[in-house]
Amino acid sequence: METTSILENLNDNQKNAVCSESKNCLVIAGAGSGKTRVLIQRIFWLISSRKISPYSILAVTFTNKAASEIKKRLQANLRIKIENMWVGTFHGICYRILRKNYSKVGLPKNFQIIDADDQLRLIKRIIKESDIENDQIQPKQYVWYINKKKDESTRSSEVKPDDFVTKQYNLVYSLYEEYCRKVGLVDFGEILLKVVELLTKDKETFIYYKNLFKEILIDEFQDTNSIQYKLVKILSGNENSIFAVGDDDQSIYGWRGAIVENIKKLQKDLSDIKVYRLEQNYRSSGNILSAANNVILNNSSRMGKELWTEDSSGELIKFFSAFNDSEEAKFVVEKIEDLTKGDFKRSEVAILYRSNAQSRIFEEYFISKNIPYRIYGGLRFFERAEIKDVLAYLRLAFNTRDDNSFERIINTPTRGIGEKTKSSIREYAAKNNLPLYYAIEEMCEKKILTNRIVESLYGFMKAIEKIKDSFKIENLPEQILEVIEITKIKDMYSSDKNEQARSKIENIDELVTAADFFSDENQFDDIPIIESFLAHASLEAGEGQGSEWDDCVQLMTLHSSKGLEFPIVFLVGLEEGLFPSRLSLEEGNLEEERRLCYVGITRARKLLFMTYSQIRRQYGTEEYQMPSRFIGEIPTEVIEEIRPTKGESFFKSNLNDNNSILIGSRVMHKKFGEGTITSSEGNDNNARVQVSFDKVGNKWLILALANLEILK
DNA sequence: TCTATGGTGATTTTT
DNA sequence: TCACCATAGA
Repeated sequence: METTSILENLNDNQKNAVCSESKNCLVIAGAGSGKTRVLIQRIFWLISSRKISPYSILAVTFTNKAASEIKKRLQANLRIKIENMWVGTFHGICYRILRKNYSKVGLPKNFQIIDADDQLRLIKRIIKESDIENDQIQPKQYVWYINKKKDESTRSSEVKPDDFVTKQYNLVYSLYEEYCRKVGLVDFGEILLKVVELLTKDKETFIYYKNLFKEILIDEFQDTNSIQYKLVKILSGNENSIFAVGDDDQSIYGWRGAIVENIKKLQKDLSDIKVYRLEQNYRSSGNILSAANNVILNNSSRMGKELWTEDSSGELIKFFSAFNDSEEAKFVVEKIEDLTKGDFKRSEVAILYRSNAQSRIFEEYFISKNIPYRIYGGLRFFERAEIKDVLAYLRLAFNTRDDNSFERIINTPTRGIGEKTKSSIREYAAKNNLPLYYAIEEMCEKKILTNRIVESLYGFMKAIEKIKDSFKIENLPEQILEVIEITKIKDMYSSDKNEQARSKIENIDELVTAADFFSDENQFDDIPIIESFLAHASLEAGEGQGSEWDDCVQLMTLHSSKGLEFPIVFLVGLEEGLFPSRLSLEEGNLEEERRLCYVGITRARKLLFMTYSQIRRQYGTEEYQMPSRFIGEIPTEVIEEIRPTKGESFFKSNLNDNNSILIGSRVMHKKFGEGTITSSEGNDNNARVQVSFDKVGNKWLILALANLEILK
């Protein structure tokens, strides 16, 4: 590839970053400024101009989607085997390293990855079996504790608990650790932690990887947590180059351990690092950018950056104040109906909300109007119970010590093994220090169980043995088909005639197709394909739902909208307590909520609608909602109110007798503190006042949104 | 083993 | 309100 073609269509700042001669680079890239493009072009540039081997480049992303996007674009331009390049998620890359080095970190060859759901089940079992009774701590909290510790690369043995509760948490952590080690299970956090330990303890391995990865590129750097940062630092070995791309204003996963400060830390930790800023936006029109810029301006901890565009200012942002949530949904759906009758496809429209519960009411209206829609989120393919059941059979056959899988399927489909039998198996297993599967083998031989149960257990064991035989089948889809037959899992649902059961059967059939797809792209030649398929199932849970290709209106949370863009965006439920969410406010996370708002606004290309509902039904009761402070942070010049056909204007109805507001009045604002009104302009829905605040100086505020308190 | 009942609690979720 | 759980009874 020619250097000139690499630089084609890049602006000066993008070019400078792509061809930077600096050893380390940090690219602060605003929303829609072409950051992924820069990362990919950088890879091309490294290969063509700097003659770096493609296999010496490590490119890390957070999602499988981003990783496959990069791979796809690389494949289109490079005539090499992309599968052998090191492009993937943190977890995917680390899994690949572990596959090669499992024995060095004490893992068995057939170690298995467990997902979040497996992890929770396992914790629940451990709590039950070890008689740790504590109603105050829920299983999920233990999971949270363990994952947090692993993200900080701390083992249970390294924690010195000084209070009872921490002691309890850490006890469960140590039991969990012990169990996973014994059985050969790794959770998501463990995959990274094991690699960090491997690289810090085994010098030879460290040197191997340090010499391998000459160039390390990381996407979405603002989302790295402590262990991921550590990993990058270790792999760089203070020798290799780091090229990090990120946007501090789009850090929305702080609650999950992501540390925005890692961006600043990187600048401090690396001596030779050059910072590039990408501020030209190629996505949204001027008014939308103005709204985004002004909202994010209210955050104090920022690296500073202002988006601009060569595009025109475009349409004003449409604001609609609904009487209640049902009117809000009706407005949005009818508007979409109008827009899609015109120039827009349904798939070009997205509804973004803060919490999943908000989707319901929109669904109702879409259904009644017969408009196809698609909700993102929810269970993904490999997370579905029926799929996990089939996989649990495979896992158990693969590793008969896997009690977690055993528990999952011992009575699925039902074979008369109830809670009582299960607990006697557990008891026997514990007493003889055996995995559950070996326990039932012994128990059947020793005739401790009733004939009926022995018979049923034999049936189960026979199925597992048959699955073991099926491993000889070389063709993966055929093998999966065979396993589905053996388990008789479809019979469970075939008697049921309802929609749910039918879709479960469809999903199980779909698993064969998934296996078929997978056999084409398997990257590990040294292990049985079935094994890498199981890893794939855990690491890459698959897309949410089918029918992706249909022309549907897109519904999703603000979080899942990150990285996407739509010509038309509806940002709904702009209410205090909902967005920004009450819980976040209580935890002092207003700035992250504001970044979420920034993410939401910058998803829109041409048209942005924002809605607010005065009354919202929540938890069964109707509640009066205050408009979100974020609305007030958008300059009035770029907003246009859409008024319902009937009823009063939002701005007017909220202007409670403003006669009392006169120039010279002393007022109190939640954020800016006390001040004096110095002038006013406009009226009704546009009334604005200028306030001279004692601490922050002059500000223009929309009267209706500012919530000013008049002081006597 | 299945189903009915009551109590509880309620964001966001890349892997 | 509604989904999720644990427990009780059929």
